[in-house]
Amino acid sequence: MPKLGMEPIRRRQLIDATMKSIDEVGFSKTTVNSISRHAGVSPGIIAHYFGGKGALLQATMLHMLNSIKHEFQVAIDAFPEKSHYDRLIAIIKVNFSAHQISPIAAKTWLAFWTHALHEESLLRLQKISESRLISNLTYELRFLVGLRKARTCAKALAALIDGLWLRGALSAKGIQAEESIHLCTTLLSWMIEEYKGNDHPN
Amino acid sequence: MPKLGMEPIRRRQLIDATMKSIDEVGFSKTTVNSISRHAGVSPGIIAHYFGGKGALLQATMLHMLNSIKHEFQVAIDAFPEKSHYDRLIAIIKVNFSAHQISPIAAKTWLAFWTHALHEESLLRLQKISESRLISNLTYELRFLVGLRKARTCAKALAALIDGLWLRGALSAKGIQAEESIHLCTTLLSWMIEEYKGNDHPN
Amino acid sequence: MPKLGMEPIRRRQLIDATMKSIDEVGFSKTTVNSISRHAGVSPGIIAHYFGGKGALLQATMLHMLNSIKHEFQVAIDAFPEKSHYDRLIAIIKVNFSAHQISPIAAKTWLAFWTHALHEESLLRLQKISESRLISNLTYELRFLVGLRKARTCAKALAALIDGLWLRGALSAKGIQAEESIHLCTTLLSWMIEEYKGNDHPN
Amino acid sequence: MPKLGMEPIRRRQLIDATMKSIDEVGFSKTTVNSISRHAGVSPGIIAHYFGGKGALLQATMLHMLNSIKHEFQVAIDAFPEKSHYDRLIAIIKVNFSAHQISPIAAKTWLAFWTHALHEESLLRLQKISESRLISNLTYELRFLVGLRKARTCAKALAALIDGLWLRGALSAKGIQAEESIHLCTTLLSWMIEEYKGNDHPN
DNA sequence: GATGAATGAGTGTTCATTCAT
DNA sequence: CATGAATGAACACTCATTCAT
Repeated sequence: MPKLGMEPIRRRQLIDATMKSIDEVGFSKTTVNSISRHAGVSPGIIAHYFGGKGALLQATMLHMLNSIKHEFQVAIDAFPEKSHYDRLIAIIKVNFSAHQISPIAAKTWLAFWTHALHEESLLRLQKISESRLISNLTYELRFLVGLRKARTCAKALAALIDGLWLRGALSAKGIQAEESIHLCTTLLSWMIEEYKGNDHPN
Repeated sequence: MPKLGMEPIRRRQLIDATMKSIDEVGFSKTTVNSISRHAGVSPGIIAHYFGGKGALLQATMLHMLNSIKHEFQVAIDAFPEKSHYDRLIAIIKVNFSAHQISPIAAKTWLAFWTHALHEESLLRLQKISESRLISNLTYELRFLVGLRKARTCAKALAALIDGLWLRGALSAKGIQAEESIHLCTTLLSWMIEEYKGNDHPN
Repeated sequence: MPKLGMEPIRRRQLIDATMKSIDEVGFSKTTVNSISRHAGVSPGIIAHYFGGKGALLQATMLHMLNSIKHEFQVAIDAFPEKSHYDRLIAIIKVNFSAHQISPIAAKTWLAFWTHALHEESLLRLQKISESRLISNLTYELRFLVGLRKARTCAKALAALIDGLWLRGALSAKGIQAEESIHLCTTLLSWMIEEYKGNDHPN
Repeated sequence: MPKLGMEPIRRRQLIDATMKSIDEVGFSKTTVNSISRHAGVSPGIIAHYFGGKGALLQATMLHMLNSIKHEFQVAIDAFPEKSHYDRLIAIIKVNFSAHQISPIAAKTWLAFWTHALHEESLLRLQKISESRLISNLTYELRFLVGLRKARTCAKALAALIDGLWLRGALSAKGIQAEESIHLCTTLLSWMIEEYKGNDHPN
């Protein structure tokens, strides 16, 4: 007798196992066996629910992208539409939230970024994530540094975020959330100081 | 007698082929066959000169580290010992020099960073590279922002450099050297403006 | 569900195939491919059930040791505890039983003996087999030639058995069971004649 | 300028190196590299003087056969033609001479015996050696146990010699020359006692 | 729905042989 | 004479995938 509604449970179980395996042994040593062992199921189940290893990896990346997308939405919606500064701080904080700076998330992100360079299917997902941070930052910065400078400032802020994130991911101490947030907010305040009143947002 | 003195030639040839292969098909699809094909030699030659694939990968990373180390040295030595600002600009520019922002270098760096997370031998090399940029920046910044703030500013500047570099590597347009250098120098000038005269360098 | 309980079947199948391959092409030309071909399965199955070629070779040697151990036990138990002479004849006959003198067994034994000299894991198994024949012979001989001479006589008898066995294995005619048994029993009777009544067994 | 008369020197050097390598790492791990390293020459030299690895192995076995053949001749010629008993003792002693029971000789003999089973060229050499011991023993035994029993006694004596030799080669203590010679001479004396005067030698 | 037995292509590595020097 | 660089086939082993149960 088939158990009903197993699909979403199994899919989630396998996605979590994929991240655990990448964290533990790395992307290139992550096999269908290492994943299924982490999930406590048989290797064959991966083909059953995803069709193959490649599709599971894609689904895992998509899951991570949706997670951070949702975190962004919650963070932004916590403030009134016009609290542009508060929203920017919130966006920065999401990038260094407990969920994002965990070693497991950091290693998996880095692995996917690297792999995406040579895998069309992952590259598309990668680009969506890349541009969302920029457009979120740009939108709010328009009201603080003006339309002309917003995009440049967004690029700098996004780069600082990713750079701190990358250096943290590679360091033994991990990502230092508080220090990272402090550096980002300092840069933000300098930008606002420099460019405020330059022009109006539209 | 056989051809003598082939060792340095072949070693360099194989290191170049390794970078080309990583650029072309990615780290995880780079095999001894793909490398030897790029080098135009037989697969067995890798074992002959390096003992194995792992040692060749290590040698390749070491070669890249030494390249950038040498570029740094040349750049810094171009200015008198006390031209701290000029030296900082030089350090920034080296990171976005033609040699470093080529797609081949960018992809190989990223691949090694990711792989280093689960490979002790690469991790050690990684840490050397990581700390050198910080210490170079910190040394010069002491004279411009004071001892107390030098390290924090160095961390921020290094993170911005790496972040711009990472985003560029992942983007289709590649790394935009001029724009990146501009953003870095802007951050640098803000730092100097903010902290100058705070304290003396020692 | 997949076919269950295949493990003991496959293991036995692969052990038999290993002996066949050693018989046919020799130890040094026995590869995972030659073994899997004899077993009618794919090469990968060896890693699946034994972890590697080395473990399969060990398992094969262990299987042969257990076979002869069992044959010894059956042969000895066929006679009352005090029929020392009959038991000695039985031990001799087991060494030249159809199962032991088959070309396949002879070649495999010789291959393992040679290989054991440079392979710790096989050497341990080798020593067990070596000493068992001596101790079996010594025990029974005590009652026929006395305690003092039992061990020396056992050594001579064991050496004669192994020597006949070795010469037979190397000769085109194979091992001549009847002639070999006759020579061994002749030696045994001379020993008894010479040393009987020398001392009591304890 | 070519050095003259290098051929016999190099051939001997490589044969010795082959035995050393078999002693050290075993037959199956003996490669042209391991041999040339022991000889202190380049791997290519093997092809130059022997044509290939196989021919060197054959030459090594032939060298060992000639060595023991020569030892036999010297040992037999030391006694007057009619000293049949002394000559038999001498034959036994040669088999356990310092030169034959060295671990290096023992391991190499065993390796060749095993390998000979699947290599026609070695098998022919093997058979010559095998039958020479038998015919030497048979010839002398005719005068002590009579024509009819000589061959059977020779087979038993040869088997005892080889068996003691084999067990010694495989044991950690090595071959015990004195004990082995004692066991062989005891068997010889029993044979003479039993069969003397049975018939005349021709 | 789920298993795990089985496959076979692909990997890194070893190694006898060849050959230009 | 002698070298050692270079080859490429053969090897043990890994692993994504398939499939009978």
